[in-house]
Amino acid sequence: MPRPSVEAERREQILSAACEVVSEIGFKSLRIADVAGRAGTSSGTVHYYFDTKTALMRAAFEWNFTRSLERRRHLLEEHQDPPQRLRAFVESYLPGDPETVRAWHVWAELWVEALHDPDLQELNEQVYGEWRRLVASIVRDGQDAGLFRDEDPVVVANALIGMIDGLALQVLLGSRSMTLERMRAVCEQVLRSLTVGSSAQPPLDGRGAGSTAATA
Amino acid sequence: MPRPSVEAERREQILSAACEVVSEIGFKSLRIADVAGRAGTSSGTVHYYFDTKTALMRAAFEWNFTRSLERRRHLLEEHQDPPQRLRAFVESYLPGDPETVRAWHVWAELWVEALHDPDLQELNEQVYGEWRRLVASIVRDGQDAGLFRDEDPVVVANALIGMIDGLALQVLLGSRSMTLERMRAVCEQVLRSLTVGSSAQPPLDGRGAGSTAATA
DNA sequence: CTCTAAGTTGACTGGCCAGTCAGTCCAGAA
DNA sequence: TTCTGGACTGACTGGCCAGTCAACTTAGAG
Repeated sequence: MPRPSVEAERREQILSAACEVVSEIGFKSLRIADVAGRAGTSSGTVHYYFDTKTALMRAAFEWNFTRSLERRRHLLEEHQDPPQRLRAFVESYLPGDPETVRAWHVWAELWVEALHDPDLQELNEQVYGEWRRLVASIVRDGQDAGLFRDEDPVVVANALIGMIDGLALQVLLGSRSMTLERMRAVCEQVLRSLTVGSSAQPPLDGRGAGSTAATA
Repeated sequence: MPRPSVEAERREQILSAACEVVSEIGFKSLRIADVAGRAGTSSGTVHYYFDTKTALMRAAFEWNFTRSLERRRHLLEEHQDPPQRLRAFVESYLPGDPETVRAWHVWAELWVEALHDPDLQELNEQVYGEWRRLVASIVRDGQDAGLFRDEDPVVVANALIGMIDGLALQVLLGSRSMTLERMRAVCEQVLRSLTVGSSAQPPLDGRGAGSTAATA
């Protein structure tokens, strides 16, 4: 056998490049040649590893997801305390640093592609399920430890994740009404309201410090 | 002067067709000929009214929005009571009937297009701002009437709208974890927790409604 | 009736790009 | 050293489609 296989490495290069390009110009405008250029290779090579553009994109979406999970694995070790753990996860999803922004862009493109593609819907289902299960289990742990209010964890997870998705989208769109800072404030407010006996914002008194931030 | 102008009518036909096609196959796959066919006219006519595909899409996005507003205007008259009004609005945004689903599809396409198009970002900003202002004012009215808990209305509006966007997306994607019914349930849970003295969940005790609102 | 111009048509073109392919390169096996 | 086959290249092609355009239709003005 000839050269040692460079397949894994090359695939990774290409997928990474594909995500960058998608994030920058969108799936619609993406040309194979762009990806090749970004990956420092030729369009022929891209086709050597991925039969069709569709296959490439599907792989890129998957790669984007596993990558996101990996980048967050350490959070589970760093934070044992459920409230801290949840907060750390939510914080890590705020579209702040370039890498997270890029991942969100790719994610958004996946959503819209998936609206007309059952395969991608399945991918979304897996990913979303995983994320939802994680959040729900953290909530459950927190409740068992008496640290979170006793709402239905699945409802809480759904509501929280939905909110993050919706807010992130607006932040990514450069909304003046929903900036990164404001998103963070809203998330913190919500997280605070989840915890038992959190000081800042007695549920009944209205305009606490928490809300203000978001307001701004 | 020749024939009476049919411009307004024809434009409307085309925009409506464009929204239908976008909803069905997505912006990326949309061909001018598809729109023309759907509108019962020719591709030449589409170009007669809209110089470029981009111009057509921008107009379609705008049309989709004003249309959504119009379809909801009656809700303001039908419901004076803030909690009812808010509930009616939220209910009307659930992706249930085909028309609402179509509007959501178009909206999702706009989002992703806008990620790479400042003009569309501006459009999103206007629309999102309008919707956010409406929700916040309903919340404020409800608080003045002593019917809603005294959270910052802007935070509540942002959290609620973000949540609706994120959940709707999952419903549109045909998620098994997030069906229309489950979305409705989550929304109702959140709305309930917003109101003062709603039975279900006493505010200060762990399972309080107050916090839930935001929580969810 | 004639003239005018808005409105409409669909064949056509020019550019773009996914995917193909014939050929090159090269690491290691024999 | 030769041979093998995986890896890689980039010119090329075939199909697609936005946008153009020359020709036509029609409704009202004069």
